[in-house]
Amino acid sequence: MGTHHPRWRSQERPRSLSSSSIPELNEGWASAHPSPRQAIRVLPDIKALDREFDYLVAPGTDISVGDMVRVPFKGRIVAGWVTEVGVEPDESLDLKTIKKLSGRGPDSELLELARWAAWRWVGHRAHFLRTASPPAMVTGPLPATPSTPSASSSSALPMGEAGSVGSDMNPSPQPPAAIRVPDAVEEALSLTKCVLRLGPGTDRTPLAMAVARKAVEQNAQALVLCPSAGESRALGARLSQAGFQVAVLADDRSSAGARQWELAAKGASVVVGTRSAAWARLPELAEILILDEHDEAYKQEQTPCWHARDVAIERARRVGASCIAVSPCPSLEALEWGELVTEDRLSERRSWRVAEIVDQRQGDVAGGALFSSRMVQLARSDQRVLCILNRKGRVRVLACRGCNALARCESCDGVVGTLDAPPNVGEQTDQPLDVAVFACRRCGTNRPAICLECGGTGFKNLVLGVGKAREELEVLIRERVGELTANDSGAARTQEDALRCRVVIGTVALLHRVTKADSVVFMDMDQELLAPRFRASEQAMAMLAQACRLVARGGHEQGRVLVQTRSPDHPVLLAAAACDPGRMIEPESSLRKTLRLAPYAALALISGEAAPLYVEALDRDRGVKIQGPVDGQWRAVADNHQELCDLLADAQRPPGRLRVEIDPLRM
DNA sequence: CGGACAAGCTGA
DNA sequence: CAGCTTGTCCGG
Repeated sequence: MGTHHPRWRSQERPRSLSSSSIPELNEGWASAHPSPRQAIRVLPDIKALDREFDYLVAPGTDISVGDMVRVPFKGRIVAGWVTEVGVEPDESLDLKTIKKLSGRGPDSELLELARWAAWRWVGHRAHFLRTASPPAMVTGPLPATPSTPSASSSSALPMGEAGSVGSDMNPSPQPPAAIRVPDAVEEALSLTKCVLRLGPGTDRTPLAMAVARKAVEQNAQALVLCPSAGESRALGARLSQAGFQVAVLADDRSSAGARQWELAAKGASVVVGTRSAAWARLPELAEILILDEHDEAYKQEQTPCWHARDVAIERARRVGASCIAVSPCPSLEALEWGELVTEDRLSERRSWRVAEIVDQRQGDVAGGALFSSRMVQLARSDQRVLCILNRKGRVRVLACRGCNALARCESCDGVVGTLDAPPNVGEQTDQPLDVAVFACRRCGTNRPAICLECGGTGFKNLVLGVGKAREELEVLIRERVGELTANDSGAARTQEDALRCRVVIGTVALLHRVTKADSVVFMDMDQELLAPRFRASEQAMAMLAQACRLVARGGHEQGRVLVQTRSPDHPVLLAAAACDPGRMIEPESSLRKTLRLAPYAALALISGEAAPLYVEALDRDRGVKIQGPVDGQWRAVADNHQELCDLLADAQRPPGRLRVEIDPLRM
C-alpha cells in the first residue's frame, strides 16, 4: 500500500499536455512494440467500485500520481485517478491503454487522505477524490508533492517554481506588514493543536493574517477554512489586499474555480475556502486555521457525512502542520482534541456583553407572552431589529381560557382556527377573540366558536407561527415588519423586500442571511434550548454567538441580544449571561458522558434498503452496541471511531442503497 | 456503478 | 418458446 512510488517519469514536462503526447488508443500497439511497457494503476470514478485497475501508457508519457485520466472500462470510457505509476504490467492480463491524460488531480497525500476518510465515514474513495479534484481540468505542470511527510521542513520551495510557470500568481508579493496580535493569538500560534476561543464580536482578520504570515515565513502554505462562501471571499480579499498570495476555493465550479485550485496547487501561501477546501491540493501545507469550528456547515449532509474540521485535523496530523480551531463557543469535539486558549476575560466579556434575558413566566406582557415589553420597546426604537422565531407559517392553535382544552373539530377532531379573524389580535393575545366561527383546517367543517368541553367562548392563541407573529408585531409597533423564512428562498425579490424593513422577523436562517443588526430578539428560546436533539445546547449557544456577532457589527450603543425564555436557569443562558461559554461545558459534557454520546462515544446511524442485511453482517462480539431498528434505522455505539469504523468496514456490504451516518448531528 | 448474461416468469 | 423481468457477476 504505502510504498514509495518509483520515479520513472522524466524530469522535464512537455510545455503542454496536448493529446498529441498521448498515444492514440491502438490495440495493436502493445504487440508491435513489446519492449518498454509502462503500466499505471487507476481508480475509476465509479462509486461503489473502489477498486484499482492497471492500464498501459506509451513509454515517455509524462504521467504521475494524482493525474486524472480517461480509461476504457467495460466497453465505455470513464474518468479515473492515477494512484500509482511504474507498475510492472501483469502479462497474464490483457491490459488496455489509457484513452487520455486529462489533467492534474489530487496528489498522493490526498489519495491517502481519501482512503482514510472512506474508512472514517464509511464511504468510497471516489466520493472524496471528486471533492479533491479541480472543477475543470488543469493541465499545466504542478510542483511535485514532497516525499517527506513534513512540509515545513522541506526546503524545496514551490514558490520559485510556481512563480516561473504560473502567470496568475503575483511573482513578488510585498511582504505583508507585521501585525500586532493579542496575547491569546500569540499563544495559539505557538501550539500545534489549539482550540482558540475568541468572543463573537472579536475580529478574526488579524488572526488569519498572523497565520498567513507564519506560513510565508516558513515558505509554506496556510489553509483557512470558513463556514460560508461569502466569508471565504471576503477574507480572501482582505488577505490579498494585505499582500499575500491567496487562492479562494469557495464552491466555484467554473473554470475560474479551477484556476484558484491551480493556484493552491502551485503553492499560493494562503488558501481560503469552504468545507470542500479541506481537500485542496497543498504541496507545502504547514498551517491550518478553522474559523467558527463549531459551525454545522462543515458537516456534509449527504452520505458520506464527512466533517471538514475532522478532515483538516487529520491532514494536519499527517503532514505535521499546526492547526488552530477558532470559535466563540468551541465544540466538545474540539475541546477533546486540542489545548484551549482563551482571550483575556475582559476582551471576551466585551465581545459577548449584549445578552439580556427576559423571563416569560413573569407576566411581563405587552402583547402576549411572545412580545415582552422589553421586546416591544426595542422594536419601537430606531434600531434595526431581527426577531427570531423558529416556527414557520401562521398556524394557530386555540385553547379555551376557561378549561384549557384545545379547540378541535367536531367531526374529525382536527385543529380548528377562527374564520377570517378580524384584526383585533393586536392589543392582547390573551383577550377573548370576538369571532363566532371555527373552521376545521382538515375537513373544512364550520361550527360556532364554543368550547366543546365547557361551553366557554373565550379562547387564546397557544402557538404563533412566524406569519401570525409578524401581523401582531406590525400592529404593536404600527410599522411594516419583514418576514423571512428558510424555505421561501425561491422568491429572492420577496426576501430583499423583507430585509429592507427595519424590523424583520424570521427563523434562525435570518441570522445567516444578514451581516449586521442593532438588536436581535429570540422570541422563544425554549424552542431551541429544549429541542429534542442532543446537540440542542451547543446549537443554541451558537445561535446566541451569531446574534452577538451581528450586534457587535451593528455597533449601536443600545444594541442588545434579547432572549425570551421560560427557563432562564438553563446552563446555556447562564453561560451567555456570564459571557463565558465555558460555563456550559461541564454540565453538557457530563450529560454526554452519561448518555454515551459524541464526543465520548462514536456513533453510527444505519438505514436504507440494504441496512437489514448489512446490520446482520456486523460482528456482534466486538463490544460495539447495536440497537434497533427504530423506524428502519439502526444505531451502533462504540467507545471510539477506531472500533466503530473497523467494525463497519469489516462487514460485507450488500448491494442496494445504504446510508451510514457517522457522528450524526441529530438522532 | 452499469453492462452482460443467465435464470426465471408469463402468456398464447 | 419468445419476450421480458429480475438477479448475479465483474470489470484491467
